[in-house]
Amino acid sequence: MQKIYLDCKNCDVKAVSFLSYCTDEEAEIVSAAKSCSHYNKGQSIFYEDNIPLGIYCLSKGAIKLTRSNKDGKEQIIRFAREGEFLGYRALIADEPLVATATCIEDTVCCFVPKNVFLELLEKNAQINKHMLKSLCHDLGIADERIQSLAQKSVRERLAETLLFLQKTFQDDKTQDENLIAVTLPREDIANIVGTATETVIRLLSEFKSDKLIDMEGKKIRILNQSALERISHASV
Amino acid sequence: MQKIYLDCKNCDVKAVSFLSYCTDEEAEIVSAAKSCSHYNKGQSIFYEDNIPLGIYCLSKGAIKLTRSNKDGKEQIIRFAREGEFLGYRALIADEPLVATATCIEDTVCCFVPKNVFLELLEKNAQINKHMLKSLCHDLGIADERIQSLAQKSVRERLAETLLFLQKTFQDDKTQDENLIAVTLPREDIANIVGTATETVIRLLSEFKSDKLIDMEGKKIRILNQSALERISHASV
DNA sequence: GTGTATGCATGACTTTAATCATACTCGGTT
DNA sequence: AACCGAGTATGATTAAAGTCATGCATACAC
Repeated sequence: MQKIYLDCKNCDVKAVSFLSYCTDEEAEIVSAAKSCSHYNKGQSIFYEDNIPLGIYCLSKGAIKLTRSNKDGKEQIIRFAREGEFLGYRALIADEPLVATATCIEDTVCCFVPKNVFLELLEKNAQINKHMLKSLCHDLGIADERIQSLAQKSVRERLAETLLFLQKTFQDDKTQDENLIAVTLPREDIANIVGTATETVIRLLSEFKSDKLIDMEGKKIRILNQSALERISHASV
Repeated sequence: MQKIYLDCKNCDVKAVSFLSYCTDEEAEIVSAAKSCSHYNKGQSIFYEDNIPLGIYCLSKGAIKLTRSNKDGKEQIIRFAREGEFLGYRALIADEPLVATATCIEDTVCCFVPKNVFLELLEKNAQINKHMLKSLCHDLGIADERIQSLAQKSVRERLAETLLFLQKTFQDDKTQDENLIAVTLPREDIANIVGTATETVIRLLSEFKSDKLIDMEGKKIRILNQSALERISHASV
């Protein structure tokens, strides 16, 4: 982790983050109070069970939010990308953090102290509305996830996960919409699906020999999206 | 379903619902706009995929929120009891409903139209804050649920579910805190745990012969809470 | 180059839980 | 009382996925 300087008023992710709803004056306050850091791939920004001291705003990179069990096996709860926040759920609920945030790419992330964020949330109705809506959306996603884990087979969930990763990690530069533009080890994929690493490897091999996907280096290419959709929705 | 009349200003669940944050004037507006109905056990209040037209406030009874798969097998996403709301997630996110609400007891439920609720949410900062906090809390619970489904065995999840039901359906009158004060068929329990009905029946028999629980008519009594907690937390 | 670590791949085997089939039990009806 | 149906219970069998073991490929260090 390495401290760097970023100005909120000219932040390049302002458009997608809550800062876009700030007045210049508010952005000034946030800018003065925040601290930005660079994290390497693999480093964690915060840890499960800790008390949140503020929120984090991703200005570059990608992170995974995970919860670990007693054997150290982690479950990936969700991902966050440029422009998204972390830690606000725990902060607003006034509860400890329920997940650990770990960078899956080199990441730049700004920390905004609790009181500055909470005040902004109270004063600025637009930000408030944005957060409220975003939380409702996320809760809907979580509900779908609960059903998926409870009712779908591993095979169905893997197909679903591949399509999710394709959508979430679209390569902005190449516009190559069938390539999953992130390299996750098989273990991470297993930790999204909620299965063993070997099972993911086996099923990916199957998908490959069925010409549904292909490997390009460490990345996965979707060859037959509609077939994967069919598999993913076989039972639900 | 049968229409009845209830006055928000004197509503007996006002203390636990968002109405407690209303001014008298606001309560008057809600009162005038809302409609209350009685639903029998088994009836549904709204359905998955429908567009929400307002929110529902439970003033008596209990409901389950479910999502069904293609075979009609349902997954119980969560429960709601007196004083809780339904449908606001979809309304605020401006999305279709993701679950069906079905009464598991005879229920009295008030409907508040979309525009009245959204205006209240915008005008009354306390209500807004309450909703925001409650959403954050629910999202944390959903995250824990995701981990549980992904990493715990059925046996662990059943133990967890029994403890959850005990806490959620505390009998207010008898103060008998070890009795699960709701009668859910085994099938519903299976639809919380995310397993087959037969598996639940088998495991409950096991728990019973291990003296962890006992049956009292159709209700379940927790005999050894700490043992169930140990089972529930064996891996996570 | 060689050695070594890490992740990927595959086989063999075990465990868990689903499915299918068949009774049993209890409450309500006729 | 006899009957019925829904929910509960239990056994037998099958299917799905986890675990353990081993080998291979690639990347990196020295």
